[in-house]
Amino acid sequence: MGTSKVNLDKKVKTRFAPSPTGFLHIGGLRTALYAYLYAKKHGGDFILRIEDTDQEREVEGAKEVIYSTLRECGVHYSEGPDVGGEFGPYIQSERRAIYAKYAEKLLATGAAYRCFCSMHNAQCTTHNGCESEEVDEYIEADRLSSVAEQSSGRAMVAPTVISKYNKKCLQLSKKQIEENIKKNVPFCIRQNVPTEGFSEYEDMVFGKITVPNADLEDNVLLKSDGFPTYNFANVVDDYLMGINYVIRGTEYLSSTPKYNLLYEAFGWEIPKYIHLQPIMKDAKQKLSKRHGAASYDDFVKKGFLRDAILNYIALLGWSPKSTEEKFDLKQLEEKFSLDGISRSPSIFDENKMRFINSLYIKELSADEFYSLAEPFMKKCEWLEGYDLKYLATLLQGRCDTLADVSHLTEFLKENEFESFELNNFVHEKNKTDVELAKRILPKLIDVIKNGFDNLNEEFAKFAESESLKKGQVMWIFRIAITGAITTCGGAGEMAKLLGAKKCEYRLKAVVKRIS
RNA sequence: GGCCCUGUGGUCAAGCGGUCAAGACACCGCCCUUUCACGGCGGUAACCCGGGUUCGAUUCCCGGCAGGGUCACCA
Repeated sequence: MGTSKVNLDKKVKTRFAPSPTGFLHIGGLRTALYAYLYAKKHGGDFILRIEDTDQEREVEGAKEVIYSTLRECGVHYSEGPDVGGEFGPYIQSERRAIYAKYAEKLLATGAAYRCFCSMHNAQCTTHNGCESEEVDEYIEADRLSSVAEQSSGRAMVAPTVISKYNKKCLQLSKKQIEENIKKNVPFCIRQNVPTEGFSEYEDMVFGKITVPNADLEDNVLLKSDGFPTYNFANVVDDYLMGINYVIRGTEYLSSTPKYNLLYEAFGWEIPKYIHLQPIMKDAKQKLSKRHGAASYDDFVKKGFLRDAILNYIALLGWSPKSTEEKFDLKQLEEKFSLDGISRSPSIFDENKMRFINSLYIKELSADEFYSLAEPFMKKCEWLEGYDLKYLATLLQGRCDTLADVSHLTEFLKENEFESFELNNFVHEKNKTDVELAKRILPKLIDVIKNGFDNLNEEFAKFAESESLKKGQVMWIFRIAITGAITTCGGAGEMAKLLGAKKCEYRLKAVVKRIS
């Protein structure tokens, strides 16, 4: 939809700013990818910043996962915590002094103010200025909605009370403020937002967004522990780091006017915005770890290839507006364009990703496939003793994911063979049945004694002598040595895979079983 | 509930006032075939509903409905 054009005066600079709360979600990776692609497309820069201002949510090792995943995916950032850059540090917890300094500026102009209200008590009894007789309804309401959110786990119960901080501490006199500070009353710093009128801005994918100021709250900018909130840190950092195109999730679509107010208060140029709808599990729920695979690593573990994952998620919520759909990173860098971005959430379709993945698997060299598939084959204990390298050549064209090597070879389990259905010999179109098996199997034992090298011809000859079609012989034979209707290769391939000894043994076992 | 956003087949999605409404996945059928798969060919399947505007609406406007987001000292 983008009515705004790319500002060619300035080099495009985008960022990915995740909080290190666990593994890299596929949706986060997509956001990073789009931000990267947009920068590349316009010859700009893409950087990484870690937003770890919530000490409690931090998960150890999460930062490293972000670095390594981005690196592995080829989504390279020119500035970031682990690569440095002239606007660092790139980890917000290391930038606290910076936020404090900018908060002071806001305090000085009245764009922000100190709030001494307790965050836990309904009544503000710890200090003067807030000890009015009326209960602080804001806190009451806030707690109500918090509780609802936690207990329901899912869709939050609709708040019945309008909860919004009432700007009480804005009324404090200079003297009261000084006294509170002297008494060491903890305080946070809140943004002072207008209560009337409308704020609007132009999003490059959604177009004009208009929000009534009355719906905007005086959000906390600096917490009482000195850490900034997202609302503040994001603005300060984006400005300081020169970000002029902000690409992020739609959860910020309606709070963006507040950030713009901050930019204005500082006299900074407001960046362009590109908001992205989330990736869904179904129409009602976002894709999340709760429902199974949701992170990049999860999908790698499930046997998806990096390029396929990237290719698929690039297409989830973005269209090249053509019928092509197989793109590598380089091609995406060229094709990516904002007008292909969807304005509605898209549901993750593992089927489609499997298909894309199969495309990438097929174009691997045999060696590449083998080295990728080997770990998955090693996990299947029933494959022990088989020539995995040979097996891999049979499997490559039949796998959607690397993990498919498991169910595609399950027929090789010994106990599967021992109890297979004799009815498997029946193939109506081929006109084969158990009787035929009974008739030719004993002779087949002799045929294979000549070796497997030209099994095909041997069987052809045999078929002729029995006035049968080659297909009939092959079917009977393959069933007899594998027991399975579905195998990962034809009769000759299966014979080679199993080896002479096993074939003979199995053939004899079957003959014994049906005679 | 308030506010913001969105609404084309089961899914991803083209479309941007006049189309027999692309394409892909999945599904079904046929062909090929030494099974399965691959490949080839074909098929089923969609414009949320109701009002406008217009000679004409999937495309524009309004309302309804549905879905998403948001309403934290989380990001």
